[in-house]
Amino acid sequence: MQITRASEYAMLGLLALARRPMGEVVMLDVVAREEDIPVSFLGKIFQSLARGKLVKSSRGSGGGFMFVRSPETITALEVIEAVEGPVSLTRCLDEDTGCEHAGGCALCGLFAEAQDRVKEVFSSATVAQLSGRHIPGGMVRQARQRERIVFRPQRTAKPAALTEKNAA
Amino acid sequence: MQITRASEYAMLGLLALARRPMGEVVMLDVVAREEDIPVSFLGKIFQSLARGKLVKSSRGSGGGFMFVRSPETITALEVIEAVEGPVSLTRCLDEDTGCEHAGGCALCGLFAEAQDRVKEVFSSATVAQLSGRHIPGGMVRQARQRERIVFRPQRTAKPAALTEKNAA
DNA sequence: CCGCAACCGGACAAAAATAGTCCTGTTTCA
DNA sequence: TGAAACAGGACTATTTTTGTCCGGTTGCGG
Repeated sequence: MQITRASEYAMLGLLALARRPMGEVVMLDVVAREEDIPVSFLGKIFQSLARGKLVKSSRGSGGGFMFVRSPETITALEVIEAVEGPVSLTRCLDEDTGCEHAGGCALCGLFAEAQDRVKEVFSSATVAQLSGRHIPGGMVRQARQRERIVFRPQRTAKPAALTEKNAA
Repeated sequence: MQITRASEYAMLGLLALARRPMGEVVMLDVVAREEDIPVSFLGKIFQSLARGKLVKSSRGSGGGFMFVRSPETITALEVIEAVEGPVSLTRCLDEDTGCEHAGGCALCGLFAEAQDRVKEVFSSATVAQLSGRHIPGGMVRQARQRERIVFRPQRTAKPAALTEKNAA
């Protein structure tokens, strides 16, 4: 079960789509800018998502990507598996090779259990849910530039005063 | 949370140790042969385990490795972390870098939850428990050579005859 | 006190996976 | 027809994994 940048970008990209009204077509480079992802890499990733029938693409001017299904029905697990293929926490659990110490490998059972738990977690979260709680990185960066938000105020000598101020 | 061969070998090595009476000193190359692991690689791995105070080494002739603590008190999580360092399922959860989309990244929470589940599983299994259920790969291989066990008899045209012969 | 047995630890290296880039299509709209 | 946008394969750079090698160092035994 490897969670690479590709999976992460896939999720972020879909969150960007989900922030928009259902059915809206969004161009790759808009999503890429919004989430601060290299556009050519995101292109590859969305190809996988399209092959996985999570989104569909339209070409030509006015083209882009949109959801095939409602983001409420798309789980994080589906997204990850669309991008990474059938995932396994270890080689032991790989569908093709299987466990090499087969016969009586106690580790496989343990790994399998761990993997099941991970899958449980990822299949219980939908794109729509996550989208609700997400503030895209691009927006944060822009806000930081505009407003000069002070991050980590506790690093200063008198944090109490600052937090008081913030609370007020 | 990356589970590489190194972690796998570490576990297998400790299972080999745990099969012996507590306090017995075992040489690297014995363990390596028993579990079919490259001895020089296993050497590196056991160095990590020694640094992590899970085993201790003695040098010179008659030297080798032994447990510092009882294998009943050593969890799989400890073994993995001794070998891989403080592990994180994704870069998001990495202690140094942290989440780059910080501010309002919904993914971090999800990933953190998954990671916690994995840690739960791995910290609930001890080396001693696993050792009880484990048949080392080396032994299986030797048995295969000695007895000519037929694997996957269903691939042949008349498997019944063959299996009958073996059963008799 | 000498020498060998066994681990120590750093440097090195090959192979695989990751994280992209780039370029040539192909489709579609205006 | 031409520009806009994705498709997809080839290519590349970096990092991680999976080891190997070799000169120490330590300690037991003779």
